[in-house]
Amino acid sequence: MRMSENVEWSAHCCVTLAWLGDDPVPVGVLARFFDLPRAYLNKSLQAMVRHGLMRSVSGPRGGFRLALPPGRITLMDIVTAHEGREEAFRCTEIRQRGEGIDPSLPEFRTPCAISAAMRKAELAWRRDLATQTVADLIAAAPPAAAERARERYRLLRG
Amino acid sequence: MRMSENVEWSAHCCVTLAWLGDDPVPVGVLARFFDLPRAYLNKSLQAMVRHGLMRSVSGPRGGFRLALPPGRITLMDIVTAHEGREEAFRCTEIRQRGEGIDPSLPEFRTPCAISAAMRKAELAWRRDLATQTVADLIAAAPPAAAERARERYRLLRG
DNA sequence: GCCGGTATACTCGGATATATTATGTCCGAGTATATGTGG
DNA sequence: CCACATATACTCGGACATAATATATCCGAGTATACCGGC
Repeated sequence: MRMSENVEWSAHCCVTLAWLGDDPVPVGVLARFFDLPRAYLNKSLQAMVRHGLMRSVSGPRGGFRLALPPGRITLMDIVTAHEGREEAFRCTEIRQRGEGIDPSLPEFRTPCAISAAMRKAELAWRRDLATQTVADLIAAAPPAAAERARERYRLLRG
Repeated sequence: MRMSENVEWSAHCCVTLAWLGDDPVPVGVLARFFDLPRAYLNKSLQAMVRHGLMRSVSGPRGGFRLALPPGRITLMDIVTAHEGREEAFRCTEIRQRGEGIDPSLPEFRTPCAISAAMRKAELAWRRDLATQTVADLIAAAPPAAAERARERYRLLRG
């Protein structure tokens, strides 16, 4: 069970975009910021656009920018954008698929205890993710980081 | 991010083994219990043996049985047996891998805020999983389920 | 000098390959039972 | 009748295929800018 590294990339890009202001930032710059494959990062950020977390602008002076203020983008949003809404654990109801079992038994109307337990744990995870926003990540970063990001941006953009 | 279905299989097998008693149960019976591919389920349960959650016995009258009382096997144990100890989110420290950055900056001694936030959420998930045991799953099942399992066992074993 | 049209360079977007992982299959090693044989 | 050796059938265990997914790449569609010619 491994989360796509696109989540890590997108989270860092969100923080960086917040630091750099509202102007669109090309994906090439972000890729050099973190030494990532440019085309794949582009594709990765498309998922963020599709889920309404970023806005993209084509053409010269184009790029990506945040679609919402940092305080309104949660880690849950970023994870969902890449991993989808489905849970990691997926109950396939094998309990009623075996040999010599009757799937119409009334007890199978209520959800499987294993599924419920897994769901409960995963809900705890999701709830925690939903409490953390990009603004919190910015607040946790060193104070000089924002200015350094803008400095690097000027250098990379040229 | 998708959990291996082996986790679901193993969890159901744990409950069933607890219901059937201490005698080893062949994997062929468990496979027919849930209509699963026998050889693959066998391989799956090997991971449970390696992690000390089940014991296996070779030869006639052999099979799998629980290595611990149901109250001492948690869902966390089962998940870890199949998914390993590593976290789903893995920080690759891209923050210090970019162009024009100095990896020896003192701020990079402290962990990445994104990594910390993800770890915190995942810890909530793990803590919740660790509180749920196989005994709890048994308690949540319908009272008649245990007897029905034994009945099916007699039929399948022949 | 000013305006409009055109070419251009730069961006994102999605269709297309490759690598990695999860899923599924197969056959061999080992062991308890059953069987047959000799005492 | 009993003990022992042997054959047998059944189990797990890990090496070997296949399918699904994540990662990576490539080229086309679209747009703001710069340039150039005409007014």
